[in-house]
Amino acid sequence: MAASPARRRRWEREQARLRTGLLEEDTEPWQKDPQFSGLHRVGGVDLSYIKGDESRACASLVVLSYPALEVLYQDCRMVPVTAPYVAGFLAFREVPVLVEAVQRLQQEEPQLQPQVLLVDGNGLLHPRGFGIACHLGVLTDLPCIGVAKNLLHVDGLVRDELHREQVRSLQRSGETLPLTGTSGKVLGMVLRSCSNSSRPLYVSVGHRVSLGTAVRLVRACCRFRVPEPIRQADIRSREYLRKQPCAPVEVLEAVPASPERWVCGQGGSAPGLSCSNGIKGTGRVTR
DNA sequence: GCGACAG
DNA sequence: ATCTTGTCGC
Repeated sequence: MAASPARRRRWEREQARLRTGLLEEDTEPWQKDPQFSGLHRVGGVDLSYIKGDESRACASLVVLSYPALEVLYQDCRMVPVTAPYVAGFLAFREVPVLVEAVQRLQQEEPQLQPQVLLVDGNGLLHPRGFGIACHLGVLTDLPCIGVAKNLLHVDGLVRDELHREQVRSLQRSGETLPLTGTSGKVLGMVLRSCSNSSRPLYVSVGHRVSLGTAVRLVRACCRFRVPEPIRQADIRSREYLRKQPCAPVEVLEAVPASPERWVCGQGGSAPGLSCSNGIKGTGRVTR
């Protein structure tokens, strides 16, 4: 894709502002949101892929402390990939191995269970209102938040010039913009997560978290543009691939999938997190 | 009709 | 997601 003159100008302007020190690290107490006083562990997941390899990937699950954002747990391993990537069907490609990772954590270090999970991709901001963050949330019964770095075109939302202009209007970190589809529903929020990057994040409800809480929590986890849990998971999986590109796929120990795991609503929401999302399809599942 | 469209 | 070089700045 050829860089448009306009985009290049914006980039140069951003660089210039960086050089002159107009954009500085956030100094605001982004981790001190009183709403999250009961929050101690935030999880993040990510998969890294190898260029010409459609059958393997490196999956990682990390758990960070809050508000210190230090890595308490990490699980990084080669996993088999069965489905291709198709926009709108990401969950079918990544969720299976992520569920197994969460189950391993629950088995081996239950005390490190995250109170909320940040997922690469969308939740409600999805053609069928059920993106990977919803999918993973329901299967693990963990509160999940969808964090995408690009806009998925859905319900009339497109990354056209108008959208780019709206994104440009987000000047300071923490500023948001609702993503309202043609249907009139607010499907997510555009979030400028840090002052150093003009590229936003697309936050949406995954499971058992309200949109407002999701946005504040994501921002509370941002040292850089990508929230630390996802960033740490990303760093670990690509570093693993860099060092051991030929690592064999691990034989996955079949954790018995007891139906109880799929029955949600037995635990409350994470301490300090409001859990009302009022969204059909991602609420509690009662068999 | 064709193409855009999370990772 | 991945492929890539240098460049600028703290």
